[in-house]
Amino acid sequence: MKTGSLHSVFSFYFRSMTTPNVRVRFAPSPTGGLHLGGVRTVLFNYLFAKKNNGTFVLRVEDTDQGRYVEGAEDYIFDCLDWCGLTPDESVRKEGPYAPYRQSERKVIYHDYAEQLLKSGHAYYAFDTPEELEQMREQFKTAENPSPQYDHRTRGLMRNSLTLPEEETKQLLAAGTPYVVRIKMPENETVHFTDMIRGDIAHDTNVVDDKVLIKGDGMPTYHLAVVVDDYLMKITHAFRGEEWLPSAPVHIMLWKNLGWEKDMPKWAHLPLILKPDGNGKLSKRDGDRLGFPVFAMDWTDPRTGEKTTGFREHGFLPEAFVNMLALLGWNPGTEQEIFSLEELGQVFSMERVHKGGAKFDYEKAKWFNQQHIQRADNERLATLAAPFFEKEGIVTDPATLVKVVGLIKERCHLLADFVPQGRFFFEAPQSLDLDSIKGKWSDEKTSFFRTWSAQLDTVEWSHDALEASFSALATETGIKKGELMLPLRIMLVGGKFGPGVFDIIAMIGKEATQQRIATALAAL
RNA sequence: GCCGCGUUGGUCAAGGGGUUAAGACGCCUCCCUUUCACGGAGGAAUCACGGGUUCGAUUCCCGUACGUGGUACCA
Repeated sequence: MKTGSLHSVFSFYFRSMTTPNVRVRFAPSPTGGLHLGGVRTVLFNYLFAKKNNGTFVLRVEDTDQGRYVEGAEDYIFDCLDWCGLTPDESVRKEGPYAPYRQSERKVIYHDYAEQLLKSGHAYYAFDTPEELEQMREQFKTAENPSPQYDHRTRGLMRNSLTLPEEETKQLLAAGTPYVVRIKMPENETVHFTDMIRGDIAHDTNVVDDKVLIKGDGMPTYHLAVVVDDYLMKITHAFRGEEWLPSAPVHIMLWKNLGWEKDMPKWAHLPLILKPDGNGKLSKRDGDRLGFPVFAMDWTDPRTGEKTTGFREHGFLPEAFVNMLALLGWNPGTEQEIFSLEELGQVFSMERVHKGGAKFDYEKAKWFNQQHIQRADNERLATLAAPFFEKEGIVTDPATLVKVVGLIKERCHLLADFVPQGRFFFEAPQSLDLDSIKGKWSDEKTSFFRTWSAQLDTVEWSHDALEASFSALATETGIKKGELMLPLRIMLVGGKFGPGVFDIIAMIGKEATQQRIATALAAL
């Protein structure tokens, strides 16, 4: 009995030491299309969870009612599903920490704001936007172009720190609009360890008293992220590098709320930069340079503006994800092509780069090409079919599977299957006759007439077709090499595509004879 | 301005006191292919700068420059 209880103590200890229940989260705000950088943040969260047998949570950060966009939340879920990065817990699959939408957790935040108010780590501020504006104007100097609401200025503003207690109570009772601000301490250095960057230090004197509860009663990101990460038992918090400057606010909150020992481990991911020049990659850059930035097509319901996505550009989700994984992270080996599953086995936050990475669309297409070569033809045909449809080309599934097999090595995008494969389904609209006109002769014309007629009796297979072609060439004394390019151009229209006899075997006698006749007439 | 974070070929990047400083994309040349592509073989191209420390710095330290992010009742 003694050993039994000892054992259970040990096993509990052991379990909690070696297999902490890893929980990570992605917390997007539903304000529009899902950016490539956002998907990569999801991916790193997801991979870290997979690697550590953890749980991936999706929490909707919809505390800014002014920026809420209809449909954006569904869109985000669709993108994640397409990528195969479906969360374990979310508004669609609730776990033990519901609700997963911050607007529905509003009351929760007030309790904690109250706690901070009571302990003196936060205060009420009644300043109107105009007063804030005025303060910034007043203290603006060449050296300090953007004065903050901080330890230097809070004593000059209308808040519960400067007002008599009675007056604060009266204002509150009268329903005067207010915000709750954190009271940043003076002369302290806030340290934390970032999994990617190591020790990070901030001087509290240069951090402002961030708003915690807004005038409309909603929490800001700063309060909400801390409260929710705590309540949802998040063990590792990964987010973009743009959050680094506000990290000390979050650390202070964890401390002031008395939760420091439960604070997640942080990792601030490097940014994805635009290919030319510098700066964060934006949707605009994609439009300008001709490549997608969002995961999938997105139409802004308010402006009607449509932005195309990687999916609609003809990317395979596994290629998209593979490309993203290698942007800012590498396995330390020479392997570059990974499945999502493989990534989940080898990923580690320590191998994430510190510096931002410029996005290279050419390399992205290479990843896609690599995955197309590895993909199953049936699946490729299914995925490519819509691209043919869009061009008004009628295909049948069985043929398309075969066609896809013949042309896939020429395709970087699913969209490439159309120009590479349309001649299998319809006669070429134009023929590159200029390439053969120069060396054309009546002998060649009669060769093709004869061969076209022979087609009626020849066995319809690649080898038999080629044999009859070669035999007639020998018989007429024309070099086969002189005839191959013309034949190709008659059939496909240009100097590209798989082997000619493969094409003929595929399109059949009627089409072959017809295309030869059409070309002969034009020569 | 201030604060934070960065900086290895054009791009993604490995490496981390002594190396011919990997590999990939792209580019160029050649081979293969009676087309195009795929594939293969080569090639050009890199440690931001200045000081230290050291027998020896691309690597460690300090500066500088440059870039980038933040400096909101946005996330």
